[in-house]
Amino acid sequence: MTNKDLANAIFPNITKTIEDYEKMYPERKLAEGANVTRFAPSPTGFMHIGNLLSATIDYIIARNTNGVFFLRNEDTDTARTVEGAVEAINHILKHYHMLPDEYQYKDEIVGEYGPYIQSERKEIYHAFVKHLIEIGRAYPCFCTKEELEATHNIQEKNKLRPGYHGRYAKCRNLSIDEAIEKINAGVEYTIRFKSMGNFDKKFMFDDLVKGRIELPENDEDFVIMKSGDLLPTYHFAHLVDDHLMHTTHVVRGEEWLPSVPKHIELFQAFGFKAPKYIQYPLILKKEGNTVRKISKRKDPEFFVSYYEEKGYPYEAVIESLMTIINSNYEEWRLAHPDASYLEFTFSPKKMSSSGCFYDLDKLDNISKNILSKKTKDEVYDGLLDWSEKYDKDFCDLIKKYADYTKNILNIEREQKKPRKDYAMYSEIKNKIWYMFDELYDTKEKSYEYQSITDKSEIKSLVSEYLEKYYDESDDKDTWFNKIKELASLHGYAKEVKAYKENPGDYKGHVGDVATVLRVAITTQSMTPDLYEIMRLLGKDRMLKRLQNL
RNA sequence: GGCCUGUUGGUGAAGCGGUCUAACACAUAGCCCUCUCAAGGCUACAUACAUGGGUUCAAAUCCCAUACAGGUCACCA
Repeated sequence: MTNKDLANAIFPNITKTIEDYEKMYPERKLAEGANVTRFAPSPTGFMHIGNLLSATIDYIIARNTNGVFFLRNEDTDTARTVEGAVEAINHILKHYHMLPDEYQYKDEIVGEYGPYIQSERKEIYHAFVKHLIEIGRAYPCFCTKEELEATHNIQEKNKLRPGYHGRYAKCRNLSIDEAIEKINAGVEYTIRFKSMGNFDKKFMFDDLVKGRIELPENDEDFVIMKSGDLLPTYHFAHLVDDHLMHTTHVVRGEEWLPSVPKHIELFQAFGFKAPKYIQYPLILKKEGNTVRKISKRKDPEFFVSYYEEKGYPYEAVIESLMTIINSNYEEWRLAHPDASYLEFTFSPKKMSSSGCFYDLDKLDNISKNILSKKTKDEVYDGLLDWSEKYDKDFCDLIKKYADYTKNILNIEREQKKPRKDYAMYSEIKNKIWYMFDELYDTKEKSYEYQSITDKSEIKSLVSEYLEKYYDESDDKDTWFNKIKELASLHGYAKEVKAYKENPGDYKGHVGDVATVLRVAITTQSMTPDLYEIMRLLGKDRMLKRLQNL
């Protein structure tokens, strides 16, 4: 009996060889320097900020080099698959404008290197496993979970390095006859890789972020194919898929660094060239005085969906990630304020090698800047999209008054230094609600008058202003001069300076009067430009609001 | 415990042997501007190079230890 017999006993129906697959998936015809990246999440949970970081790096590398960015669904963990995860991933890539060049969604396959769903690649993996068995680099393992656990405990007790290696790799020494016998008898088994490495020997590995690292060789006979569903483990799927799909750069978190020796040995066993690895540092979170990995249970900002719910424009989230991704990004942005982030050239060397905290304050700042640069139409559209999903009533309202809403959003926008008063769409309603009668009339109001509190004074100021002074056709200077005039007649200083110089001569200053008008009309003591607000509301609506004071 | 990675102010970080009494951005504070706010301008702030040894004429930068933090050691990815 030979290894070939063993391979045939395990995979009697696998007829294609790895050479056949090599032919089916030939080298990509890409220009020199074009990189192939992939975003390969597993649908075992919802996308988190680290996933998005990863996808952004993948995407920018591909776009920078006119390469290929593809999406691969790593669904080999059938037990932990979460319903809706695949849809969520698709939605997020779309939301962030990172559409893959190759992907598979249900029956639709785009790209020549599919299937792009691992559970549909079983036959391919099996051909590769079969090959490994034939050349004597893989074998079936019949150990039960209990047996493995027992060895593990013994190793731990004796302070030995745990794992299935060396003399603890029991099934490694099983004869082919014995193995075939067990298989024919229907005993469950996994397939393990037969390692030739020596843990005490080191080799050099180049990570594009961390640089040259010395790692011990792998000596684990790790599982490459699981029992039961016969799907490959991550390590093996990575080998087969990234080889056949011709991935040039694997972008993944640094938690993968310790398994690099496994991957390298696997690639060597097949004589394949390993891809380049970009293993980025983790996003951490500070809690009191301790630092920990950002967590799905404790940190709402962990999930990518958080940012969409809050209504951050997608560019802002990416922008904030880019500042983490490359240290020279902010400098570049300063020089290219209006360029797309894709015009920036990503360099793994410019990536920090230490874990970082994701700064939500910074995100707010970035987002304010981005929103302030948008046109009223863009902001309106963004607000519409957001409210459609998260505030239907408000959505209907701004749809009903589309042009009016745009004008509100345009207050102090078309100027050199536009207003920056919101970072996310969810904040807007709270800042402009009083501009809509539907909200104004129904809301329980409190008027935040400031320095002038005398009710009759307030009343006479406001009604006199609206009846005698306000004219919709006034320009801004005329408008303000009239308020000064009104103030002066009532004993208030026309200029704040004059008041400050001789406070005893006046009851207050023009600012106090303006505040009275502002509060009477909007209930708020702090608003954007009052002139614009009055123009948008119009005299009639202001008078109506007055009557209800 | 083994292996690996990291450690510059509250945060992201620049720095790659002399130009570091350490840039820039965010946050914070104050002042100016101003009818309020949001901005904008100016200024300040933080006792910032984990610690200890080397190497060197010279170290945040190179080397070695220590400490601390994180990752990893599954038929999970």
